[in-house]
Amino acid sequence: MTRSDKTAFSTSLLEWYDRHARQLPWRISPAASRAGVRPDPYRVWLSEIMLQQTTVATVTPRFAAFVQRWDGFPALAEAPLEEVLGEWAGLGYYSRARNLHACAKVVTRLHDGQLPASESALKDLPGIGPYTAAAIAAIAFDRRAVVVDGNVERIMVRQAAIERPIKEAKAAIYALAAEVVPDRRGGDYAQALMDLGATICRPRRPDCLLCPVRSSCRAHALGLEAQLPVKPPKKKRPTRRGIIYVGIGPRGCVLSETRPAKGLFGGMRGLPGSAWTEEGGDEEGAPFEADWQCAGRISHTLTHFHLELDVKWAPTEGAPAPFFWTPIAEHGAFPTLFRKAAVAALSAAGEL
DNA sequence: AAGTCGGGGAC
DNA sequence: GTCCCAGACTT
Repeated sequence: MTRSDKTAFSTSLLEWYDRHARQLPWRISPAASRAGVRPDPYRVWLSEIMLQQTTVATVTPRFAAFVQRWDGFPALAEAPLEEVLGEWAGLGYYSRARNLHACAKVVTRLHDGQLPASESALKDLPGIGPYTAAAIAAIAFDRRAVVVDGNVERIMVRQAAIERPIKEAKAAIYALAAEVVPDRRGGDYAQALMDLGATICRPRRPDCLLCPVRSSCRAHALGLEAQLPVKPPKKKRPTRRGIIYVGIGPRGCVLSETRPAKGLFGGMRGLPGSAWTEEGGDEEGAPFEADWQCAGRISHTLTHFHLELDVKWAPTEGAPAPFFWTPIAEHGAFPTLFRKAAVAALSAAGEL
């Protein structure tokens, strides 16, 4: 990119954003931003954590429910972790919720309830890494920041027609992103990049005809926009198998447990069962001796493996420690995998 | 540098 | 079915 291209990039992008900005619940309009208004840092922070590896469509309703329940750092800091995890259930990557709660406590206790505005102070908070620190500094506090997420990587790779895999070109991508950041309107610029990546410079079928920065785009000039970024070879997921046991009590209550605080589904409500292994066939893990009946099999795909779990159920009288009852009305507190298993068991038992 | 850590929407 | 998303954290 030439020197004039660098200026033109941010100028064109900001002009486009002024006309086409998406309206999102955690955003203020570009007009308000230009008038000096800033969004609520709590909402910016919450949205950024929720949006980590999660789509806007998924986040939008969950964001609304969350801020309705806890409207600021002090309220969230006072909430029991268990309730925060329950509100997060179904969103995945549950360490985000644990770190979210820890972060709210730190902000309330050590920062007087105010989110710090500097990128370095933000990055020291739980759950806030390089991207999120830059994004919050820019969006909530209008700082100049080099915001690099998946969208920005894709945009920069196409602008410069970088033909190496993203993983190998991180430094060059960051350098280019840093070169084109404007000195003003840090928040609008960061969000403009997100909108461009989501609606124009999409992973598949980029809409170059509508792109405000196509004149500086090398990939478009070379007709390579659909081939870039080059994808790394995909590795296949192994399948692990196991058994989930659903004890069914009065009124369709299911026998539940709290999972270990860290690791897969850490701290979340779950259902007892065998270990999940590639061999499978392990009959251990039942919460008690009973004539367990088959309720079918559920499939669930996680990041690193695919699960095939046999669901078994049995009528259950009491809840032996450390187990406890989860009524149907609280199925929303289960991660999706366990909610699937509970539904399968209750269906087989005629409780649904 | 490589693994761990979920789920769903879009195709 | 595949892709990939406003990544962080651990080893």
